[in-house]
Amino acid sequence: MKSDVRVRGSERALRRDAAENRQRLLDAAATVFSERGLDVGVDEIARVAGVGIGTLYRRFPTKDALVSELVRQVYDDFLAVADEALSAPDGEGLEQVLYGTGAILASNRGCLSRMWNDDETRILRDEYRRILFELLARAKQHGRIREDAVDADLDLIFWSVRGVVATTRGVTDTGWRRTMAIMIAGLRPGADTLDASPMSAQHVAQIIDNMSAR
Amino acid sequence: MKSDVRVRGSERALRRDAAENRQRLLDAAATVFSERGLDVGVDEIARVAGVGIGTLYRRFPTKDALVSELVRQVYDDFLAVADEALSAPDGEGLEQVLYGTGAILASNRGCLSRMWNDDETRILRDEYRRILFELLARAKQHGRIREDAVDADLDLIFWSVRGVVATTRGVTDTGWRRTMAIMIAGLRPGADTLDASPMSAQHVAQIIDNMSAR
DNA sequence: CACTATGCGGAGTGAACGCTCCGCTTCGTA
DNA sequence: TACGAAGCGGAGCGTTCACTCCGCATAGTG
Repeated sequence: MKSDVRVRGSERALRRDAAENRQRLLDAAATVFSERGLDVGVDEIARVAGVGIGTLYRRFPTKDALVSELVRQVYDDFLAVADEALSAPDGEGLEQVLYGTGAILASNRGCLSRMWNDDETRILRDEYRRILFELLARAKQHGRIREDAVDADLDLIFWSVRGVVATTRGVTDTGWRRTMAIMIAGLRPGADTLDASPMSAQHVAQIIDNMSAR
Repeated sequence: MKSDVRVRGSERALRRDAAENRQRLLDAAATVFSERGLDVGVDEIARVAGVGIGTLYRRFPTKDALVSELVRQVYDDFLAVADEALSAPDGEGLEQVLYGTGAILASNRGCLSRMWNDDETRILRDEYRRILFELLARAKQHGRIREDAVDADLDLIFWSVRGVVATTRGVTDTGWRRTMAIMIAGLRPGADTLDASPMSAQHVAQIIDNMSAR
């Protein structure tokens, strides 16, 4: 019986050693990019994985394709967290998913700057955001979040936390949690309205489209 | 009488044409880096300034030195805003300086990622932060900010806003203001405490030290 | 005006890096 | 075990980019 290790089911099955090497490359890339940023050269990734450069390029046609695969995995994780949060009671799912994705961001520091835009990633991201916005609506219904909060405010939280994670990289993990706590506190129902108008949905869409434009 | 155009007073006076070219280089760098990021090549800066590459390198020994000078100017602006805010009444100076520096960040998008660490910049930055923390204390005294807010939370605001500015670059200016409003709202006196502990001063110091380590 | 220190331009250099190519090796099958 | 398809390593290519070098130009003085 033929082994069934496939690359996302779309291509021919890889030989056993090739499949192993592919995984070692992904692991090495996740580690190295996390620790030292996306600017590390591909030869370093190959070295850490214990394979040649040629092997890397047979499995991933470009460096971008390798990063893209890592980003896709991050969105997979996001989506798992979001699905889980859908069953939280009392509108608490929003906070659950925000802290959950924050933790994922914090442990994937290297992939922060370029959140890819290929078809597959786009689908995952759209689904993740759909759930996020649903959870925001529920949180509002339960009075945990102020009525004048909008979907785009969640994107702001994401970009803010991402900025803090990138800055505090390798020194502390408390930074992003504190940021998250402050921003959630700022979105709690309160007497006075916020001092600034939210981003329009069009602007957000444009920003996300630019996200992997280099 | 000899012209007195000097480079921060420390070196011999430049010839008039050289001083002009130096300023054109700084202006060009500010524009180009703002619009297209720090990855733009030095030859592009020289082209926009209307001078040769050699001229650029006679005035600034490395590309980093050029960026560093821009960053220094940004801190100059920060300090001016902070000084101004010191005379605001009723503990409102903090919000004034936060929105002020946010606006400066937003109009200097290119210098966001690497906030330099040479001696001169360090002095400006320390002075700016000293004032910022003084204004936080006053804001607390006037009951505008919660008692359990700490100095490090202001650094978090800065890094968050910087992340949002970098992400929304060129699309909208409302993003960072909304972020600022949400975070300030989160730091208003409130019933329940924040869900996360603040960063330690040591961690903050370490992060700032790493800031231009590349 | 003449003279020199200062400044200028831009071709060229070296290093870094993404990526290719090809001779050799290994897996998996029959 | 024998064989071919698949995989492997890494030298080397082309490009990009920060930076240098040097022959020519010009400002500013006496």
